[in-house]
Amino acid sequence: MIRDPLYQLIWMSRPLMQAAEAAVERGLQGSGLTVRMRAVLEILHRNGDASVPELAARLEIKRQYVQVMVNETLQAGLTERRVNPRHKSSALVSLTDTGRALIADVLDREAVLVAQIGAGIDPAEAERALNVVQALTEKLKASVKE
Amino acid sequence: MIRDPLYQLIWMSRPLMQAAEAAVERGLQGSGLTVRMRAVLEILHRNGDASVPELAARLEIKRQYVQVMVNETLQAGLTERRVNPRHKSSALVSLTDTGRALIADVLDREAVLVAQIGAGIDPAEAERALNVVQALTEKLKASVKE
DNA sequence: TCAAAATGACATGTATAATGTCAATAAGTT
DNA sequence: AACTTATTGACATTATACATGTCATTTTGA
Repeated sequence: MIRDPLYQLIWMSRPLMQAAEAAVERGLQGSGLTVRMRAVLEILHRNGDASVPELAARLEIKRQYVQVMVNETLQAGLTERRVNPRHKSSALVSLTDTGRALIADVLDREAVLVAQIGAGIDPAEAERALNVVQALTEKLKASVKE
Repeated sequence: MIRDPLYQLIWMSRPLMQAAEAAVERGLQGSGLTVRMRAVLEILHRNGDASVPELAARLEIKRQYVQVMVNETLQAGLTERRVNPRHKSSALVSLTDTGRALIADVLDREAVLVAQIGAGIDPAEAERALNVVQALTEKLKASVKE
């Protein structure tokens, strides 16, 4: 029962997450970024400008907290407000040149780290593991909703 | 880069963990247990009596917080203090009959849930995924320590 | 024997959110 | 155009899950 690989996999998610977050935090050393600022910048970098409620939807956390995160990036000069053609009082948050350069650099260094780590792990195995983990997550979510 | 399965796997750890914790929480409904009390009881159930510092070592969180968790289980009558032959002022925490029955029931129901969820997942695949996740966690930890 | 370590208890601090509320605006509806 | 309803930003409060600091009391081990 305790030997059930699925059970063990479920309980490995916390150590994995903690290790991942520690690694991210370490990669942020000296950048002046916090993990939560990084999260905002990453989404903007990957998906382009977005309003605070849109960011909240992607992050799956409440807009009120995302607002706090975004305000920090605005204050740091890493993002700026732009007119939102879709909603006139809800500005789009957009990376500044500084912000774009910074997040690009952070993500690059993270990619290098992942590549180093991936050296000992077969990409095909990783892909299969990813599929299992995704399926497992879906099923767990579904079990709670029932 | 964003398509790197390893990268995706790393970022799936948070959703997986959240889904898992939501499922655990749901399984605790009506038991009067909190997630943190359950964690204490589970360790005692699997490994037998332990002192607070020993529990803290297993949980990898600070003894001061574990003390709080344990005190809640003591107050709920789910655990009791026993003389510790190894350290005379640090009692062993031990399950009461009530506590033992309760955690056994909770773990049983969790096992049923895992079995249901496992229905759609090949155990061999789960085992391979577990190996990948464990290796990945180790490597991430090592990368932070360097 | 005596210094160093371990323990319980308590107080305070911190990160990551959720929740509640309000006023200003915007959108959709008639 | 008027009116209702929804959205947004801003701010305050609360909650959870820990870490950290400190102290007095044992306990251990040299």
